[in-house]
Amino acid sequence: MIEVKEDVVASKATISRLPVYLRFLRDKLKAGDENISSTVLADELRLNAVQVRKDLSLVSSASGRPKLGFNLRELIESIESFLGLRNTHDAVLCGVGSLGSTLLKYEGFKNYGLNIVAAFDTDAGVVGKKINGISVLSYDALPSTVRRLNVQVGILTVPKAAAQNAADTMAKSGIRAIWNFAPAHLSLPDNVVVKNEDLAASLAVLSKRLEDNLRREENI
Amino acid sequence: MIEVKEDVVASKATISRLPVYLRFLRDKLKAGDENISSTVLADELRLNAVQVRKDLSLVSSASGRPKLGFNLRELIESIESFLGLRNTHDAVLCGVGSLGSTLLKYEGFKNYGLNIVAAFDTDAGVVGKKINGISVLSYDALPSTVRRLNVQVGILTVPKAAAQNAADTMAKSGIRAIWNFAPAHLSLPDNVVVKNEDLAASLAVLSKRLEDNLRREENI
DNA sequence: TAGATTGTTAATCGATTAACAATC
DNA sequence: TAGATTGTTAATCGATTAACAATC
Repeated sequence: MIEVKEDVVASKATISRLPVYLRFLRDKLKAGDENISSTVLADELRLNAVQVRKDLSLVSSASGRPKLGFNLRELIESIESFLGLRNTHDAVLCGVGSLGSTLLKYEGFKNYGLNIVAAFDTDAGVVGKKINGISVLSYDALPSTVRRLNVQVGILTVPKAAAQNAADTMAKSGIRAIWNFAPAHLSLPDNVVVKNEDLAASLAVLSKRLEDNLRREENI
Repeated sequence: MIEVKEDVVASKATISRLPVYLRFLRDKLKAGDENISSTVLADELRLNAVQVRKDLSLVSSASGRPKLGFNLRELIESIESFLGLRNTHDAVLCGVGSLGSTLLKYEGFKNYGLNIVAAFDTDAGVVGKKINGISVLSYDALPSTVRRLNVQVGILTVPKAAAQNAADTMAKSGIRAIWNFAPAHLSLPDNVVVKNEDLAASLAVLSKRLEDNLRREENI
């Protein structure tokens, strides 16, 4: 039995590395491996081995064994539990445009405990349709649906101009976590967790790193 | 004339905040404002005001003025220049599935200096089509096209199983920066910059924060 | 002038890395 | 046994925040 360290406070940096480990470990397990060493894990992911060991020891009571490394199954289970991926979260999606439809079709979320139960839009053209088995309902029905089903996670894929409004509606209806794909800054009460999926920001970071790389080479 | 501080080394943390500032500042400019103070900026984005001032002073030679704050236009221009957003990067997109198509349709990248010149896929069903004015070519034509047009940025939206292969092809063809939307870990030479757009990782972080929030409330 | 704001220095905080004994 | 690997302690590095004089 794996002991879960749920009350441990992991740093933001650690938490953002855990899903990366998780995917890698799942791949290794699929490939038939039974164990993995922190050194191999670190090398492949271009991280520091001590850092990896610290991260792992933080979330897992399963200790690694010299020469062998860590047991894959134990490690995977520990990370999943720690991140709360073993509890399924019901979610609604608001904004069934191009991106919203893509997310509705994506099957990968199930591996991470996300279960989209309904989608909403203001456009009568899509309301009433089903995408990947998920009904698209009228935006007006969002509050009642969220309350009735006690949904806690909202995925926001509306246009920028509609984002704050939709987020407010979600928050008022009882949504406690918003995954924001709209390129807009949201103001929300502190009890609502927001994760911005900011493509533009991400692109800017990539762009900066590319420029720096190119400049560095010129100077050599 | 705005002096650009291109050789300054900004921390990763700073670089990831800059695009957030940028979007906020652009919104403020659109709303008709001329100046903004670091205190207001910090309050709205829930950051520390000193941190904001440090970030801004790092990238902009335009100094703020007591009582007034910073000039919006100067600030925006400085951040854009610093991040390299004023140089346009040509890009190719590989994998014209649901997500790939969505990205091809997205107009917002132009604000961040990204210009998608061609898309590629192995599926004869989409090859030859145009999406948002961008031609979808056969995957086989990727290397020659990238070389001919001297494209440096690649957007990867293929299925997981095809990701490493496509990334290798991109790298061999001269691509210097890969924006990876495939849920896969890529191994690439050091001279290729990779930015992973890992939805699963992001979801895991959101999930963890939600769980922690709920648990905290229970314990009160 | 009074008060808001900037910009800088010093202190604190947190995360990463180096060193190394313990273990299989 | 020899060597790979773990896990922990201490040192380093980097980022954030507190304090405050200078400025408009």
